[in-house]
Amino acid sequence: MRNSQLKRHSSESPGGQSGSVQSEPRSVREAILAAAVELFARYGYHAAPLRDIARMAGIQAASIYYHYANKQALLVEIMETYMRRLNASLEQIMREQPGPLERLREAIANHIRLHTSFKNEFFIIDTEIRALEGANRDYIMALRDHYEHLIQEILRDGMERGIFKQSDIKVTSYALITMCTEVATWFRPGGRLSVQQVIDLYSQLILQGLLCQGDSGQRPAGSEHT
Amino acid sequence: MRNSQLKRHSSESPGGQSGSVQSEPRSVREAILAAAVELFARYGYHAAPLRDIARMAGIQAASIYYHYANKQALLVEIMETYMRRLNASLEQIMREQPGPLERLREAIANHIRLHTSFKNEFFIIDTEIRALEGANRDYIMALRDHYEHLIQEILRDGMERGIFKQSDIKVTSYALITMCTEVATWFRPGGRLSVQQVIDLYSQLILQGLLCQGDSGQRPAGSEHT
DNA sequence: GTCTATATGAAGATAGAC
DNA sequence: GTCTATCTTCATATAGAC
Repeated sequence: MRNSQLKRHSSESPGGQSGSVQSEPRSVREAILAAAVELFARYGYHAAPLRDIARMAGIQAASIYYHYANKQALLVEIMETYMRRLNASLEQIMREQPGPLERLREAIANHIRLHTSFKNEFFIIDTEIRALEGANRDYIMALRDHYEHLIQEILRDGMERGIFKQSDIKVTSYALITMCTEVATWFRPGGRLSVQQVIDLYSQLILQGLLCQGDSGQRPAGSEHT
Repeated sequence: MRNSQLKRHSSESPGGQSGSVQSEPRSVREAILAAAVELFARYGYHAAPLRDIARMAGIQAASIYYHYANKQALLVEIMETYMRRLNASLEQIMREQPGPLERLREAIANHIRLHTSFKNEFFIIDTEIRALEGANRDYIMALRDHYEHLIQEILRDGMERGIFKQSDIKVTSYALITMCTEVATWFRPGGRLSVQQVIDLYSQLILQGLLCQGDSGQRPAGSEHT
């Protein structure tokens, strides 16, 4: 029902088996996709020429068409693969965690972990939805909607049980997803902060907010973490 | 020192005088810019042909070059105009409000107000930085950095005075700016929520967080605002 | 499977008449 | 100021040899 633009190899597990972590691409097909990820993220879909993708993969532009039907198919495969992965991981959290608070904590951590591990891929998902043509767009947006609905389910559940403050569920989910997604824009692996530190900072901000309320037990100076 | 790509009319106030609010564009120059805003936002900079911008403005493509040096100049003018407006409004808040809490409240409200009033313009600023060439990019990013620094100044001040929780200032500013910026992506004027409702929801989320802590004075059901 | 060669179209931009 | 006509470049994509 899907993958109408895939030509061959529909069972070759594009980055799926996950035996290795970040090593060299094995097949030419994977090399093409890796190059596409790199250049779509750097210049944008429309500004990234197929010739450059081919050169980066070590082949001629025409050879890409043996592996993929067209340029659009590259974009769709990138988005599909990683949106599915994101959804699958959240579904697992929903299965394993019963309580809204644990679910939300895990969801935030999971979201940030994936968006930092696959920075470029999720950056593309975040910025190139407009570049999808026709049914591709509907399909990817349905995957995104599914993710949003799961997050909204967590929020609704938490509000009904009195664990989260009453708020607008849709708007809260947008705010939350957005701020966690944009980590893919500014995060630099090996930079000042570790992934876990970012997760902790975001969890704190989302759950407890910025305001020192009542307790005032917050030493005002000298305890910054660097 | 700037506007090297503007051809003529450097004093014609591109949407600046603000006598009218959202009326018909007066000059051809403004009609071109309005069309560019529309199409850059809808299809992206690279995917929006100059010919279509011209048609929407009621002229031929070649005529654009009488008013603007090239396509890139359209993008730069859009981004420059509205980033300056955003910065100016925040600077005014800094001048008028002394306390960090009032400043942050006003900053959030101001950010959301501008990002909903000029949805397309700020959506372009948010998504087309990559399309800027050479020095244009440095220039616009400097404007954006200035805005971030002002927000960070508010946060630092508030943390030092014990009004805000201790947290990482940069990360907090990114999270905060990002979530407010993305309102431009999903907000629909005349939709379910008013601008003011969105401002209230975001302020609450940012300042107080999602968690019902201690007090538990939050009736769990039947009090949703629609 | 990958190549060279090329078809085909569309883009941004310019020239020069009016 | 705006037009028509056109230049030039570069894109995606295809054909067919190896």
